[in-house]
Parts: sequence; C-alpha cells; structure tokens
Amino acid sequence: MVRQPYPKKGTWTPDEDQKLIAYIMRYGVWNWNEMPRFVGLQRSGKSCRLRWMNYLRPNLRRGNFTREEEETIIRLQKELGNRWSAIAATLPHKTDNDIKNYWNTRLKNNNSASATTETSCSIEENSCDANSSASLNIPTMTDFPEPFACSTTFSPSDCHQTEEVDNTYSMRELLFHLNAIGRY
DNA sequence: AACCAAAGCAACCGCTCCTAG
DNA sequence: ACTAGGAGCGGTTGCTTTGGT
Repeated sequence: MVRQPYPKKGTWTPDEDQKLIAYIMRYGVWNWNEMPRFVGLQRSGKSCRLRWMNYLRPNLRRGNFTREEEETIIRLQKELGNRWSAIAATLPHKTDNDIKNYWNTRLKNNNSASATTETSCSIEENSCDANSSASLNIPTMTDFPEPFACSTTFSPSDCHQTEEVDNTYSMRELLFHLNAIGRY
C-alpha cells in the first residue's frame, strides 16, 4: 500500500486526462486509491474519481443548461433541498458538481426568474472529426502496467472485474469524447 | 492597452455512508 | 456487532475568464 505522500493538485492536463480515460477503458474502475499508480498519475484517488465522474466519463453533456433542465433543478431543489446528487440523477447528462455550480452562480439568488434566456443546448459543440485522431498522442494499452503484475493485496479477478465490459467505449468514442470536452 | 471587479468553473476538503471482513 | 477502508456527497476555495472603465 505505497501511496504518494504528496499527490499532485490543481488543474488536470490533457495528458493526464488521456491516461485516465485510456486506462479506465481498458480495465474499468476497480479501486480509486490504487488506480493512480497503475495509470501513471501522481494524483490522489479522490482527484481521479472526481475528474472521471465530473468531466471524463461518457455521456456527459457540457455546456448550457436547457430551459427544461433549469426548471427541473429549481423544482427539485425546492422539493429535496441541496441534494445535488439526487437532482443529478434526474438529469443523466449533467453532474452534481455542474448542477451545484449552476445553482450557486445563477439560480440561487434568482430562482423565481429564469436565469438565462439563451439556453440552447449546443450539441453541435460536441461535434468532432474523429479522423483527426492520427495526430493525437493517445496512450496505447501497452503503456499501462497490468494491475496484477505488481505485488498488491488484490487478486487478478478483482482487477479485471470490469474488463471487457467497457469495451463499448471504443477508441473512436474516446477521441470523440476528448474533443467534446474541449481538450482538443 | 491596461487595469480591476465580478462571474463562472474546476477542484479540494472534510464529513458521512456503505460494505466487506 | 464492530471496525477499517473505500466511495460518495455537499460546502467551499481559488484560479481563470469575461466585461466594464
């Protein structure tokens, strides 16, 4: 159980994002505290989890909130209070952090009026040319050590409990996603 | 063009909850 | 039933961006 004594903090770099996405594509999520070592990141497990959950995982839609989403947030906040994860569960393409920020910055002091009239959802912002992948430096699977190749306290079956399951997340989708989140 | 203030957002911290042993 | 460790959540901070002067 060797942990980094001083894990790196601050804004994530594109390289770190690429490594984390590529690793999770291959092995899935098995232990946030141990994973950073195998990914080759000097981040805490918490930091990796947060980055993945809020920005890197598939199916997130960054950008403006639609009017419907905004109304849902206002209504559920009245019903549930600041239970952002519960509210986020009803908006599958948004994260609790997104919703929390949106509430605190735009709706909190103004929740009876619409915070913005321009709420068009810019799906087109997510458009990307997957053919541009050749110029990107995406880590390959061989860049990562096999988790069970190291002396650890978990078993191979533990490490690979989600292996192959995530193969629906193809390299093309990875490239699309990296573009969509504005990294490239 | 330079400066400043406000707004927005990404990330960290500390706590609670959950689960396996 | 108890404990330890991991995961998840909400509050908060601080950096970056944007708009005004």
